[in-house]
Amino acid sequence: MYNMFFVSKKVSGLSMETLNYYGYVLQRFFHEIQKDIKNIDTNDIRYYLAERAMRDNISKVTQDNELRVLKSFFNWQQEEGYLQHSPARKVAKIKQDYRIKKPYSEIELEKLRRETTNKRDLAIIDVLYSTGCRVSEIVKANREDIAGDELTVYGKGGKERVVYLNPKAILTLTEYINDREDDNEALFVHLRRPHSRLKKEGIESMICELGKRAGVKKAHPHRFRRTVATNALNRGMPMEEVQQLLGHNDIQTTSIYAKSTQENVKADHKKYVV
DNA sequence: CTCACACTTCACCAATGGTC
DNA sequence: GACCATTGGTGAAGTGTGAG
Repeated sequence: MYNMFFVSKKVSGLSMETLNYYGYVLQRFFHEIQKDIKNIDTNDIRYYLAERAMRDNISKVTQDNELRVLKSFFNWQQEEGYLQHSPARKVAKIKQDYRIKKPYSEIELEKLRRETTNKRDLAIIDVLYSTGCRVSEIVKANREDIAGDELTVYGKGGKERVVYLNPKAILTLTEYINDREDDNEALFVHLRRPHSRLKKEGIESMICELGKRAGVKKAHPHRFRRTVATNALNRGMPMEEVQQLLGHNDIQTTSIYAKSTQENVKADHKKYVV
């Protein structure tokens, strides 16, 4: 029955990584509950999540993620007729706290830039900051995707879009590329031979390391994206354009950044004005 | 040979993105 | 806007490369 669930989910198009996560969550749940599937009730699920939150100190986001997996599993059992009722159906979604995530300040950005030790890392920072791309998009990018101040990137689902480089990014990127001696088509490659394509984890650890050295807390690539969005909205760029720039399918996603911009104004007002 | 470095992989957790 | 899929982030351990 377990296997049928995974097979069925696989057929419905879930990726292997998602299924691995499902497997991990379910295994943990059943190991702890020690009950037959038919005897599990709604309170078992509630209790399990509460227990895990207290003992393992997992966040609400994680609790909700695990609840979703359990729902997916038990609701499937019901739909297939293995269970009369899905015990997970009635468990309410776990409400999240809203957190303000800060963009980089100008000073933090400059500190990061100054800590770089080679042309590649500087170019990566400038490209991230001028385009607001996802790391995965930068990783997939090739040299030939650059045309003047335009960079064509491939977002989720292979969707293509054009992002724009500012003069600083064009300069540092050109310097980096002219300096290279390999013939890899990738836009960014390893510093050492055989100079293969840099992966997302490589960029992440590099940014993280720069953050430590520069004394910039919580430095990671995605924060550049947030910074671009927040700055653009703060400076009055229409939300539709910001949406296009970041490659969001749904403007709802963009409006989240707008909301956080408002929250930042409020927080800063408290801090500096009152 | 060995050691530091620069990633890569793994396992897990957190967050974003998409759809009905 | 509830609900669900997928991507992103992170710390620790692992690995290949090249300098000394």
